[in-house]
Amino acid sequence: MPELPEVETIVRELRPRVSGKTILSAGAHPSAKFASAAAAISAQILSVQRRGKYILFGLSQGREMIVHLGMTGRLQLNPAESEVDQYIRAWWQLDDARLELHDVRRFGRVAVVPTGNYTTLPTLSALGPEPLDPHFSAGTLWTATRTSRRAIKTQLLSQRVVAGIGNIYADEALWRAQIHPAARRITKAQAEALRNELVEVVETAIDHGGTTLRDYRTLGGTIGHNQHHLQCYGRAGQECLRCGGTLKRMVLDGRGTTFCASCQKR
DNA sequence: CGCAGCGCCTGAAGGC
DNA sequence: TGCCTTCAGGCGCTGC
Repeated sequence: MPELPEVETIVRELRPRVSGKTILSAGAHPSAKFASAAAAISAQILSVQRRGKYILFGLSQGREMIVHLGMTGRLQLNPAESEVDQYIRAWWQLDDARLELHDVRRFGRVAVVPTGNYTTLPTLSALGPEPLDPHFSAGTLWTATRTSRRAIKTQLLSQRVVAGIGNIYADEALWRAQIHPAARRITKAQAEALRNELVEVVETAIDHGGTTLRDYRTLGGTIGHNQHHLQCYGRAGQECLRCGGTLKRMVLDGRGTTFCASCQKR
C-alpha cells in the first residue's frame, strides 16, 4: 500500500519525465473516482508535487489534478502505442508516452479541481504537516494529539495529525517509540520520541525506495527494498528485536496491528 | 465539529 | 480440483 515514502519515490521519478508535457488526450474507467481524468485534456503539466499520499499535478489553465493511489494503485509510463491492460483506470496521452493509473482494487482516485480548491477532498484539505517538514515538531504533535481520546495509532492514520502515515509506518514508528498503539494519550516525552521515530522511519523508507509487500511498484516498475528493514509490521509471532519477547497481532479500529506487549506499554 | 460505522473493490490464501 | 469464505485497508460519506 503506497504511503508517503512510496508516493515520494514515484513523484521523484515522475517529475522530470512529465513536467512541461501537454496532455493530448485522456480516458478513464466510468466510475466517478476516475472519470474526471478526462478534464485534464489540453492542459500542460507545470509541476508534480506530493502532499501526504496525494500526488498533485499543477496544470495550466488554473487547474490542478490530484491522484491518490489507494491500496493497489500504480502510476506507470508506457510507450504511446502499447496495449492498455484491464486494470488501467485512467490514462493520459503525452506527446511521447502514456501515463497510466493501474489500480486493481479501484481504491484510488483522480480529481481535477481549480488550483488549490480541495473542497471535494476533505482529507487533503485537513491534512496535517509533512513529517519531514521542520514545522513538524514534538510540540505540534503533542498539541495535535492531546485533545482527542482516540487511540494514538488511529490518530496517526487519520492524516490530520501528520501527513502520509499508513498502517506500515504507524506500526513501525510506534514500536520504535515504545508506545502502545491503543494508548489514548501520550506524554510530552512520548510525543518527542514518536516525532523522531516517524521522521526516522519515513526517511529510511525513502532511502530504500519504499516498501513492496505485494502491489507497490516505482514508476519504472521496479520494487522497493524497505520491506527488508521493517522491524515490527508483519512480524507478529516473531521475536521482538528489542526485548526478545513475541510480537503480537491485534485489530485496532479495524486495522491489523503488530506490536510488542512487553516493551510498548500504555 | 468530531468521530464511529459502513461501503467500496478484487486477488490471494486457506478450509473443506 | 474446485468452490466458498475470509482477509487485506485508505478514504469518502452518512448520521449521531
